[in-house]
Amino acid sequence: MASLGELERSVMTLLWESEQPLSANEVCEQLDEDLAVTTVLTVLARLEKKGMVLRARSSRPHRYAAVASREEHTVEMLNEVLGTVPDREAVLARFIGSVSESEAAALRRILG
Amino acid sequence: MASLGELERSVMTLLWESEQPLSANEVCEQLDEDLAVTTVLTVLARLEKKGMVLRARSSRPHRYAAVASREEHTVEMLNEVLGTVPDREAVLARFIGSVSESEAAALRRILG
DNA sequence: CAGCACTTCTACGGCTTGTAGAAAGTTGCT
DNA sequence: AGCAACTTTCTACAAGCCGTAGAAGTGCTG
Repeated sequence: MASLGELERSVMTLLWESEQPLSANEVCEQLDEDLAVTTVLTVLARLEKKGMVLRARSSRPHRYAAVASREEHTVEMLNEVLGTVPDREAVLARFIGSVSESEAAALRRILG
Repeated sequence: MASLGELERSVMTLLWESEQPLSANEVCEQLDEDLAVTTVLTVLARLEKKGMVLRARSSRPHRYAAVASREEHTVEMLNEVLGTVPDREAVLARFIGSVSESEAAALRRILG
């Protein structure tokens, strides 16, 4: 249920790539598109409501940070997809059959 | 881009689980909800437009079949999710770290 | 050709997303 | 205190997707 629109994803990407929490203005400046700050604020508020962003309301330009890392979030998405089928393993088997040899090697390494 | 609504998913599930292609009426009957046939036809047409369903127009009740198996489709979804990040392997590493031991074993087996 | 079964067309209401102006709130300066 | 600049909230709208289905069209069968 945490699927993202295009702009939402761009904003999340900035937050994921930033060490520090960002203000709406900073997000706005760093976006490629030239958008009104209110647009960015709306998106940030929606992301907050979705539970993907945490907002520090103490400081005056509020600062926003991603709740989960990009990897964590993406793993959640993978599990969501896998949750739509009755047989996860069947899907994983097929998935593994579809990856490149080098990626398969990486997976073997990870699995120890 | 092949994300599905709730009803769309129910219909796809029927098609995936059926050996034979199904007519709109058959789909309609097999659905839990009690919907008008036209509703089902609309959904089938939309699924066809999305490229998920193939329609045989030759026979008179048209017959509908899934283009890809459920596993194939789900693998596509996984790849779509993985395509949103710059580092697939980082996500896969974390994913593997999150699965059960028995599933990890299955993955090792599959990877040979 | 008449009637039935099936399909297409059209439509509407609700929800999500991108977009932003108008209005309200906050803070710091004088 | 009062103003100016900055920031946030509220409200809104258009487009697109999805569930839903009636009305109208098409084609087979007796």
